[in-house]
Amino acid sequence: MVERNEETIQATKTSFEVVHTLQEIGPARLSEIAAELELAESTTHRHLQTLHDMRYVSRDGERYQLGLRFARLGRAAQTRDPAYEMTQRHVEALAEETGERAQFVVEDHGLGIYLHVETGSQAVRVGFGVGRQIHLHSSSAGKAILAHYPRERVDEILDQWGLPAHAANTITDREELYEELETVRERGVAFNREEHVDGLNGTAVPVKRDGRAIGALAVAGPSHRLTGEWLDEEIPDMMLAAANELELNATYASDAGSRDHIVE
Amino acid sequence: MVERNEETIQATKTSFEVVHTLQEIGPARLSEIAAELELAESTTHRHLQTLHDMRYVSRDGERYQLGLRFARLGRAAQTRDPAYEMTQRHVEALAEETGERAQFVVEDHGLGIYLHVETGSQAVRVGFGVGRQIHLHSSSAGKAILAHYPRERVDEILDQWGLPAHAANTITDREELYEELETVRERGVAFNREEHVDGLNGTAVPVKRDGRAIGALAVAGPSHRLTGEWLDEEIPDMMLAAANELELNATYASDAGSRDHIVE
DNA sequence: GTCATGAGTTCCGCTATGCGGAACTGATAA
DNA sequence: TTATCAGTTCCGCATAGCGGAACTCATGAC
Repeated sequence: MVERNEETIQATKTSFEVVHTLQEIGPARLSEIAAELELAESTTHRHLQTLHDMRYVSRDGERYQLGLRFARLGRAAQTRDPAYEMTQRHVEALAEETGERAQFVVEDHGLGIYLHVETGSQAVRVGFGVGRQIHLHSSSAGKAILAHYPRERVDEILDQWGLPAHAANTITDREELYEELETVRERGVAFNREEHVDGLNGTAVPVKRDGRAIGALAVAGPSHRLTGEWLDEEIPDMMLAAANELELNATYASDAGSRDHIVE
Repeated sequence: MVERNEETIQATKTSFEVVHTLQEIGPARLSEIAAELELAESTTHRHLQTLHDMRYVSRDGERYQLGLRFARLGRAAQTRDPAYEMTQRHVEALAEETGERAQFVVEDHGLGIYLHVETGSQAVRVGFGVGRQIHLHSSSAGKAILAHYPRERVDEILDQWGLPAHAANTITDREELYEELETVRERGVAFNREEHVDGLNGTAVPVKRDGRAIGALAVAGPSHRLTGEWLDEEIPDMMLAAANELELNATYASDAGSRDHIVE
């Protein structure tokens, strides 16, 4: 019984599952993690020890938790494309101008990831929601991105993640989605009318580079407030202006950054 | 030759080294990564494939890069303690009031990690520096933290990382550092006069909880500008006020956060 | 067209490595 | 003292991960 399964490393998977468990349940004891993952305690111990050695996990007496090395790694991922950083000020401006929640969303592995989130008036929870993942078919940003992807890539993504219903108006039919994407492509703007969360509307425009969507700017808010001309025209115009400016700045300058005494 | 070495998992280490390489050199081809780590290409391929399967690595045609899942993980690490989040607005306020760079630094594995960084006037590079690591002995924040750690823990840290010189005034002698920490403890404020980078001064105060330092608020800037009463009295007073307020807010409320349709 | 090059992927045999269970340790409490 | 329980170390076994070689699949030279 040799049966070479897919070429993949079990130990690595397990280690990342340990990390993921810590992300989910926060500081935890070895026994909790072992139970959660249904692993032998000796095995769990070995994984935690390895991760601890590498400073990806810290321990506070009897509890293990995520190491702050991940903060660095997270920033590196978030700035892996210089264009990602340039969107920040536009997101801030949009939040300011609209008073609603403004976002910059990017596609990775077929999901939408919030890279910048800014809430307009109530400036609470700064950075809240960053890194969060959503399905592309049920959000304005996702549709703005998909509309500018080749059909085959769209199919791949839908095959991988399906079209689960999140709210009353979620599009769950492939054909219907194709039509919607066609509309989005023509208009250059995507809308979300309670498709992701009941009571929440949104609108988004793609940010393109070399004709390919690298992400989307979006604004979201309660459906009673985001409606009419405000939703249909005014907010899209602001976003289009921002997207346009971003696209003109094709000078994606990459700077080395000052490196003083960084410890690795 | 059995020789059980330290209980640690090689495959996990290698996988994280691959991740670390991607963090360092950015988008890279398989062959580059294999060369960098002196691994067989087949081995490198297996690691990358595993990481890709788990969405911790993405590939853009012929190049691999960090997956945006790390953005989420990074945020989780950065907010692993509710107190960390509460410092953000104080850092912003300090940057605003002083016009200099304000920071909140935490200790992890014996190093200082910047969790919040805000630059005063020139609001460029938002979030730049977050996650960066520094030695504790040569920064004001580090000294503020060490001053409130038990002696044995300080020794552990110094054993682990030593006291490397970074600038002309870096304290490289243990005894001298102990004395300095004593002074810091008495005064409640730490200073850095070109000990970390030539031409750069700084000052910091600890943020304590249950008598233990959980981090430090710091302000840094060019030594010609950060000097005299401004450095010695005025900035420390602002920071002490902020730290005091933080410590009074012992109501470290933990909220569950709204969880809508999060994809894992 | 052939041949060459080179990056990436798959195959394959070997054994080092990661696995779980059991034994051990050390702290806390009855 | 014994009991309990979390965490750590030990240990033998088989499997899972390793590197080298073979194979693909582009791309390009001639």
